[in-house]
Amino acid sequence: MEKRKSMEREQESLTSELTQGKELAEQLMSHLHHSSSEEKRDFLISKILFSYEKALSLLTGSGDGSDGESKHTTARETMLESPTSFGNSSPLSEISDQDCKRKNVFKKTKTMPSWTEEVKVSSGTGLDGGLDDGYSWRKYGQKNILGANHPRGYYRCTHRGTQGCVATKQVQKSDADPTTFVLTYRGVHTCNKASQLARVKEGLKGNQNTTLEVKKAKQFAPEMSFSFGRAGLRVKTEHLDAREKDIFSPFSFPSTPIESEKVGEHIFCSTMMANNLVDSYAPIFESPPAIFESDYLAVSPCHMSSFGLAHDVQTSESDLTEIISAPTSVTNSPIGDFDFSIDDFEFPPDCLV
DNA sequence: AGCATTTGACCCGC
DNA sequence: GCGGGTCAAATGCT
Repeated sequence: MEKRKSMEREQESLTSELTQGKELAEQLMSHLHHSSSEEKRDFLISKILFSYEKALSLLTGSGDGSDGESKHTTARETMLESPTSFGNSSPLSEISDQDCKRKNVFKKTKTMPSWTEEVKVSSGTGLDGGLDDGYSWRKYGQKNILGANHPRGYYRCTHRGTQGCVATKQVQKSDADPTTFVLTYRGVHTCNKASQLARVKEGLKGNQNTTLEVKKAKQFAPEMSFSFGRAGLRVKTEHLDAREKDIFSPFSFPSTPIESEKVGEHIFCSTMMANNLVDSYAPIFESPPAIFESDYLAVSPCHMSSFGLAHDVQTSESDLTEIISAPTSVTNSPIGDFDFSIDDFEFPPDCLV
């Protein structure tokens, strides 16, 4: 029974990987026709290879991709680990369910890609515990960390049980600055939410002027308000190749309640960042307000002023640090018609980034 | 009732 | 042995 389920999951995963590979190949084809940058094409090729590698690893029964973990395993390679193969898909796993689970967990956390964000929020934003990044997290633990004044919270994706999403994050208040939260992300979302976000990105790319409806606004708590200053949006990506930028992008759409008229902008910002980080930093908006470069992405402050999001992403080989500053002034934005609701979209579950 | 959070215990790597 | 990360029972919330 269990075995059958696990086989079905593997098959699903395999199908998903192959489908993804096909879609990527199609994307590549279209990029060839549109004379896109070499980097972009190279990136797509990598992604395709990656998909097939993953599919092969599922087929060959190696199952847990973390098994052949060599000393040279790169962060990207650890992505091979499939959530569906995580667990008892192997016939050898009869010994002790609990033991295996635990061992896998630790092996997993060690090899999973991770990146860190520093999120600065002004008091009263109701964002304690970390800026909502669009995914639904479930807290599963909290620990006092040696030398740290504040405990560290451990969160995992809500869809871990249902969809085997292995993404986790840690949230810790900074000692130096209590208004700053350090978020450490581990693993990559493989849940539907991730694909939804990906599809939203695609949709936005296809129709930049799309006007959507805000539904999230109803979630606002009265005392909640994002207080962003005048700083522009900045995304800096260094020491990281396109693939890693893609993989480690922590951005997605906010489900966090924020002021209704700001939702569109928030998503707008997040979308641009997600698009550029996840989609190999190719310009989505070909004209201002967004100006993108391959290694330094910036958005004109005048267009972002109301949002006032200063965003820095600094990356190293396997870490990605990002700082979101949220000062206290709020001004109105010219980008008012970018209304939007994720709820309005319906996406197939097999459409992952 | 179902889901989320809390918290002490447990396990693993160093 | 210690510290970090996770589990799972108890508890709280909607």
